[in-house]
Amino acid sequence: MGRKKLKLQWIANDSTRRSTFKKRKQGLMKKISELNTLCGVEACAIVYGPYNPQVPDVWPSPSNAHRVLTRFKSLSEMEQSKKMVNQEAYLKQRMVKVREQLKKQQRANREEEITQLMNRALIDKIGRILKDELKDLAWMIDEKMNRIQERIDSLRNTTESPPQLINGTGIQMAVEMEDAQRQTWLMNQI
Amino acid sequence: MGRKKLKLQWIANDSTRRSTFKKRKQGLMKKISELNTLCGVEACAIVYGPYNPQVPDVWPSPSNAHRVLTRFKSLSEMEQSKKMVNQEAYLKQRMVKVREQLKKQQRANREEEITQLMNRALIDKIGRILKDELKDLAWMIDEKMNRIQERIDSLRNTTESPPQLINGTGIQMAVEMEDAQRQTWLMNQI
DNA sequence: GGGTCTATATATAAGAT
DNA sequence: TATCTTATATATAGACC
Repeated sequence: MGRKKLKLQWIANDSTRRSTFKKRKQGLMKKISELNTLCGVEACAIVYGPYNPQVPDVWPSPSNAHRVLTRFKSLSEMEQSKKMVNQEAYLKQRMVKVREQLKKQQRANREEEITQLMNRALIDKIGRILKDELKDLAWMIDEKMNRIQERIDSLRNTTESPPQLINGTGIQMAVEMEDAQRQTWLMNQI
Repeated sequence: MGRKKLKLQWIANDSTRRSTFKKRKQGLMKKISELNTLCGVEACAIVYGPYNPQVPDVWPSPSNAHRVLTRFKSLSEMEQSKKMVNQEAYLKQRMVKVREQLKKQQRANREEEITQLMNRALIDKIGRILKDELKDLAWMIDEKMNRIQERIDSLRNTTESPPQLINGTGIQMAVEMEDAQRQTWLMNQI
């Protein structure tokens, strides 16, 4: 189960074999754990690794495995084992519960985090956008004002009616825009 | 791994549990076989089924397993404890991993959510903010207009007919949006 | 119950970092 | 080398017989 189909034979490459061993051992232990939890069954696995051939990896636990082993040799002490299994199952179930609780908690936290992060990011972004946009607006206003000023100045020297001023400016656009329009415009700005 | 995600807990339904047990035991044995083949490692699994609690299923073979188990037993408890995977530690480790994975997942989700929420909230908020800002702008414009008005007034004292000024401009529109009365007044004044 | 058949969930081989 | 990521191969839950 991987990028390629692996031939079922001894893996010659050392590092590859090590890696595969590690991964598969972990998967195996998980499987045993699951079998134990799902079916309430006693089980153990003993694996002699390539590193230290004298000390095997064992699951579920040394004593547990030892017990299973003993039982394998002399079929007895059924009741005690059953109790132990129940204990284990109980422990695992508790873990599951804790895990679920954690999930819930984190989900709640996440909402909070989202809000906070959003507020911050939002403010930053708005700050920048407004700064730029208002800068432009201010500039435009100044421009318009200057032109108006010029007109006023020229008025001093003549009695003729001044022509219409200032049409289709950015300010006009910004101010005239409907909310929906502005939002669309903002979207492009962002 | 099936049609639905199975919760990691004791399967209450009897037939379902039996079925699952059977399938999983088979899979487990296969896994051990593969580990043995691929990594040239000695390993065995012992599973006490729910049917005959006295006779466990064993792999590779009872005798083979017996050898492995005997070897296991010969080790001192101290040595075993060192390398063995104790159940609690294993579960804790898994918890941590699950937690981390969860975090990762949530981080990814959050980014997505943030993006989506931000796009919407950002636009809304900016819309509102910009609206406020424009209100301020209008005020500033108004101020400037007042100053201009003063000049125009003084100009009117020295000329016959005050010329029309600033008609249909963006600035006017801006002011208009804020206060229609002011516009009328301004028009009249000018 | 015990086999057979998919749609999905998982495990994991290679590759990327 | 260890770890993380991704594309695939496997395992298996639920449905059906």
